[in-house]
Amino acid sequence: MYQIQSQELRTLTTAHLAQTMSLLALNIEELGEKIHSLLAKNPALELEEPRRCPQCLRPLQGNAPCPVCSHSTGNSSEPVVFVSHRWDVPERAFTGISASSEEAPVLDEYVSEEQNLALYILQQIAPTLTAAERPVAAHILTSLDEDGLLPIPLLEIARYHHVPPSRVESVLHRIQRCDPPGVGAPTPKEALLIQLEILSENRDVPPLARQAIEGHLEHLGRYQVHELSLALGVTETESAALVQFIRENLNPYPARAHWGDWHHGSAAAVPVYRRPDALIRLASPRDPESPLVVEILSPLRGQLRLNPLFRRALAEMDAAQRPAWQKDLERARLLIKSLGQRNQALVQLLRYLARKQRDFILHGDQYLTPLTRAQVAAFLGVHESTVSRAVSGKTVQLPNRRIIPLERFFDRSLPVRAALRTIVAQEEKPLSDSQLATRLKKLGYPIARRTVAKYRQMEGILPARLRHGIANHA
DNA sequence: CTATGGCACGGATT
DNA sequence: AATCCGTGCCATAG
Repeated sequence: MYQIQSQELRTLTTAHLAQTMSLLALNIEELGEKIHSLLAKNPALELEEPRRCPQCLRPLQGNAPCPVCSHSTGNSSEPVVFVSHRWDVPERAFTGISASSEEAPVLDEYVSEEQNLALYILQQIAPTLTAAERPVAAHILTSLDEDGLLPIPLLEIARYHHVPPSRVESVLHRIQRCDPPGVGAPTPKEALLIQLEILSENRDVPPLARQAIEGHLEHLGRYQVHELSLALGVTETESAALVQFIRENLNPYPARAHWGDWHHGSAAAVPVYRRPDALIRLASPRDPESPLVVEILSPLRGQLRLNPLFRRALAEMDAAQRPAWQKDLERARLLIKSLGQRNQALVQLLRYLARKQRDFILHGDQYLTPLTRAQVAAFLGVHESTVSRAVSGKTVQLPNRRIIPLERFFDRSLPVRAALRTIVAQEEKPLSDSQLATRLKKLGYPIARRTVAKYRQMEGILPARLRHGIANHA
């Protein structure tokens, strides 16, 4: 199967190859920007946006009325919005993997999952909605991304429906109060603040929590207890309690179960909160023996394609202007093909990782087997730099809904750090770094005392002397 | 005197 | 060639 790829690569022109490589290096957000700028510049490109019924949120075909609810959508003034982040090139984007069988995943599965969030919320607020508010709510709900955040500005929605922003705001406010709390917030920060507010109605929250979220989110995301204590002017113990409170009770991605795990101590230049570039999930979520499925996410809503009008116009064009248009068409073709190529490369990489690191993906950090990019490159028969580009700056969501950077798959220290965590979690009284080092050595992880200290910091574990009953402190 | 964090070096990885 | 990572040495805090 790896010959397939190199065969395809050989048929590429150098221009193709160059563009594919540059696209490969981009993560989902950068790719989105890039495509949108090209879309604006090149009339031969077109983005076809699928639509959804504003009443029941199900996908629609063309202008046909909604097949599910009897509600007719024939009236074209009815607002219909849709979000899909999956690639519309099934055989490229979806790939079943397993030790035993290779099973084709159900294409609608992911979409319906997303739809469920919208429906779930709709059920909660439906009773409070007036007829006029319903389309607004539908617009908001269908625009939520996989994180449960609302990436489009409130004003845009208001303008679209010709209603005052305050009306939209009122609907949005109700949505944000639904479960999962904070859903519909524009940013992770906002989501945290909303959750904090909701929480504060029922119980006491640390007074500094708000300030910490507003001003020092990056420290929270990275477990930087020390830095946070300096920034807020409190002791490290208080700071640690604060971080713990926030991480246990609040969630920057309302629709996801957990914080993204970003706390590698070396100040990574990667943004802390992002939607993933890819998903790895079980083909059947209930069955832990089922194959893993990898899915590359698209930054676009809908499908990128050549504009049919443009092609028709080109055919009827007089010879003088023709070359320029032809060029646009060629560029558009190239882009689409290169995008497919980028997907292909990512799929190859993720398939390999999913198979090689199945235990890590399903059962946690301590099962990561050491792996280098060079090994992957050798096995896949591509250049090392290709693997590097594919890995850098990208994230995956695992079946447990955690979002991790792809670099994590190549982190040698991860199993050791997992072991460190369990030791500390089970310790009777705080162990010093050197004591920890000897314990780890017994477990087969011979690392130096100094290194224990580094890992400890990465894991957000306080030094021994500060490690007393902070668990109840809140 | 012990525990820990800072700095910097060398080898591996990208 | 540039970067990352583990480690040793040393200063400092408790």
